[in-house]
Amino acid sequence: MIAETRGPVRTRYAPSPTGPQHIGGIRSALFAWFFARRHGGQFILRIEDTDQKRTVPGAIEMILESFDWLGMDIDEGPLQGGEFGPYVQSQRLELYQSCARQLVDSGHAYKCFATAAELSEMREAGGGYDRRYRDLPPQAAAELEAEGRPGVIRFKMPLSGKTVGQDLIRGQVEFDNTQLQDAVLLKSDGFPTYHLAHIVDDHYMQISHITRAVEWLPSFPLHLRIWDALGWDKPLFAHLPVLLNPNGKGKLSKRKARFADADGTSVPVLVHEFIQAGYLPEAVINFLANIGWNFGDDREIFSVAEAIARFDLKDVNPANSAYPIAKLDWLNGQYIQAADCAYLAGLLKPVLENAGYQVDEARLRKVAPILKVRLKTLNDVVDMAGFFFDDWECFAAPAPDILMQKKMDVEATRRVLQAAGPTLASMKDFSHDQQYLVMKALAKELGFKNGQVFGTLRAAVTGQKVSPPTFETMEILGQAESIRRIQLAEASLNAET
RNA sequence: GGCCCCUUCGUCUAGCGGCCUAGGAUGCCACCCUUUCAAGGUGGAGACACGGGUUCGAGUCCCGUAGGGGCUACCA
Repeated sequence: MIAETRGPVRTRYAPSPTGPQHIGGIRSALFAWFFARRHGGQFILRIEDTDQKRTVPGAIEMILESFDWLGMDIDEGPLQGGEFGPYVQSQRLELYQSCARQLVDSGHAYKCFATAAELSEMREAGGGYDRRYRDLPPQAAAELEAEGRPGVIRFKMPLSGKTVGQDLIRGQVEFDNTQLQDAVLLKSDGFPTYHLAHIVDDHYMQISHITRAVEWLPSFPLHLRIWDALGWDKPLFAHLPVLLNPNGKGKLSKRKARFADADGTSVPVLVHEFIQAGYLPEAVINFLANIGWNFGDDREIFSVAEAIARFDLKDVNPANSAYPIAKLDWLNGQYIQAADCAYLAGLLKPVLENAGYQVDEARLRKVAPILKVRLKTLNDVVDMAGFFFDDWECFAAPAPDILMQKKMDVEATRRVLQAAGPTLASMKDFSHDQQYLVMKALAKELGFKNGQVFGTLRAAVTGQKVSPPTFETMEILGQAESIRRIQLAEASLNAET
């Protein structure tokens, strides 16, 4: 049984500012965020930029944008401030340095002067760093120091025994201390390593639950020892499962923005790729929440508020998961279907504009409802309904092969178009259901199947084989324009033959 | 290699010793509906990695094997 912590729940997401946000990291952050919100606690963003070489400018902005888009609000962080700041590690150097000194003074850590050459030699010999500076006599250390020999501070890992830790998701985990090396705490450039920095920060920022990916599990015992050496109360830990590539092979790539799955198609991995691909943030959150955790009640679709009300770190599945990206299309489609039309129209507008269309908002509001059930992503609107926003004057009739329906030849197609034009023109009420009735009667009269007539009209009026429903489309285009297009189709058919 | 973690349909998952002839979702297939495409409806194929224990009883507990993932940096 794991003891509950007292005090407020405070969780954090602590990315390195190395570039665009990876969906795997976001999922970890989501769980931390759910947990904090569930308990009325705080969610903190901390930037871990202790590796100067990997830090890229603008990355913090990208991180913030990602959270903003997803609707994951941050209580404390570099932008929002907070009483435990600064929230960027490079601005907290003295703190880490003094903690490192404290550890040296208390005999828990030591100065190590191993050179890069020595280190690589040891590595080649196998076994890694051999602790050769661990028990250096004080004078010898002082001499090297005086020589100006650069060095690092390493932690003195116990040479024997075990370290046991409690993980919220996996229960008790045991490690043999002899397996651990004397990890570097403070680098020769004065920057701390992750091992030191995160502990110092999690302590001073009063983090109650450390959530992080499983790849940190092997260094868990080291961290536990450091917490103890510093004499601090430990938070609770949860090592989260990670996302694997869709084929189950290897961790979902962080380096490559995209990669090919089994079918050779590339899948979105970075947050901005989800935006570009036309996914809704609500759908992405829902999608991520369903990996490694589940709502219960066999429900796949749920709101953020509902998830928060139920979420618990204890319920997270310890196993890694293949990235089930195919499910996102379905989920996104469900969200689009359920979306409010005005909201959807607002999302569709920029997509169409980016594709080069001039968007009339009133028209878009009419189009959105008939699109809902057939869009998987926002981007689908371009192919499906872009024609609504083309310059109508410039509409050109489609080629005969688009016009001609199943089991119809040119002559049959011409007959349909010729008959439909005047019939539609004679209508007083041009609503789609009225059109349906009239065209159904026409099909019967001409001896064609409904689909043949309707399909011909669809092609004539949209220029496409696949489109929103024909009569709804004609209703939006208007009677005059619809008839004009049908005549255009007829003319082009005559010209072609 | 050493150490650690993980293992239920193709995939995401439910299952916390008897409710399991293993449930849901997605994907796939079929049929229905139908105004193309979708959506929707109905149905279908599809899993407890393997071997030992423990137990009256194991998908559920233990051990081993196999497989997968991770760590093994002055990166996080």
